[in-house]
Amino acid sequence: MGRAPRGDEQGVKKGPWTAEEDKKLVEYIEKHGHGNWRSLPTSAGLNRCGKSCRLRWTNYLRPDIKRGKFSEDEERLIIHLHSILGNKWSAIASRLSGRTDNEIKNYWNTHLRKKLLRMGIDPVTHQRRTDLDLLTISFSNLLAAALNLGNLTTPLDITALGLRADAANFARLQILQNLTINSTAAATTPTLGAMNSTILGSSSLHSSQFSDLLGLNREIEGLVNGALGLHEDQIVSNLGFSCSNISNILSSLEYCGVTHIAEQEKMPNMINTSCMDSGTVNGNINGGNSNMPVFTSSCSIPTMHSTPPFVSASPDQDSATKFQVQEPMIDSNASTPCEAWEVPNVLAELDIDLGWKHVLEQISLHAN
DNA sequence: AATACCCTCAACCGCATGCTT
DNA sequence: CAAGCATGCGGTTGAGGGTAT
Repeated sequence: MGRAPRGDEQGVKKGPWTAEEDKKLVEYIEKHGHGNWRSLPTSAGLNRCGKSCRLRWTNYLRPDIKRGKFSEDEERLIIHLHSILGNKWSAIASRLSGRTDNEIKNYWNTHLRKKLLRMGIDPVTHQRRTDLDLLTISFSNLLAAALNLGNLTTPLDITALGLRADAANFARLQILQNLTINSTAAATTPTLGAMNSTILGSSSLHSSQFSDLLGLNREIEGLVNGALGLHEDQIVSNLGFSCSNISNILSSLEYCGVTHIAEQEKMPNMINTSCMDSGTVNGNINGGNSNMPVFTSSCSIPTMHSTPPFVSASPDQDSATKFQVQEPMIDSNASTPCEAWEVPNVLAELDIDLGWKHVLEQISLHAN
């Protein structure tokens, strides 16, 4: 164990390097090698400490440094190595030619960490995130946001909902209900234009609210993806709709200068009795509150391939389309689309999709 | 156009490690 | 063996650029 580090050298420059300093450092090292870093600054005529020179050289000026974006292979390798080595950035860097530990560390913290979170993977343990408490918090927040938007008035103990994905869809459903509650322009077919018309009718929406919801939605996706044990290229993602399309919708809203007509009565509660049961299923999950609509076991969620065809292409959506899908379990004889959602316990099934198509169809139907 | 906010990443800081004296 | 020294490492910071309001 060495002694404690000295105090900072007196009067040495700190902060960003200038081109002239870089030139001096490169020329000196090319000619003499770096040798003793402590004495290098004096020899090279630099008013820097040796440590600063070493960092500048190893992280930026070294000729063998590879610059530019990380490739997908590099990303995969970093994630793999991190799962084995943890935050041993120098060890990871030694296995990626041309990349520095600092660069990898930064890339991890700014990109890969978030990417894993979106996939429902804990970036520390590299295990799937299945923390129901977190999920509960997310749902609670989501529902609180829905409450703020509109007409949900009954508190919900989401913990009691054993079916997480059902709960996720319920939350989304409720939000969409509120999005469309004021709609006067609805279409019979769920085209993007129709949805634009529907959602644009809302007088109570602000982009900041959308932003909040999208953030929460992302959280939920990560957690649900983790809970379902999906692989990276099987990510169930609604971002294709929720981000890009809502962004588009918001843009359209700006562009069209839509006028709002508040006519709440025109939009019946879309969570109707064909799809919901008042607290009779799942062990009286809402504590016997008869006002609280609850998903029943026969009213599960749409399947993967029911993702709306009008969803615009996005990386996330591309990921979703890679998902190996099964045949839809849609009952063509069902009297309502809602009744056709005959999917058993969603957590027991990987054929789970948090897509929005049926929700959107319901909106269109009820808006008519 | 101005301001606020967010994100990225180069650079810094403090501590650990290993070699030398 | 202990102190001194050089270097490595990982966490953190903050300037600057981009985007949103």
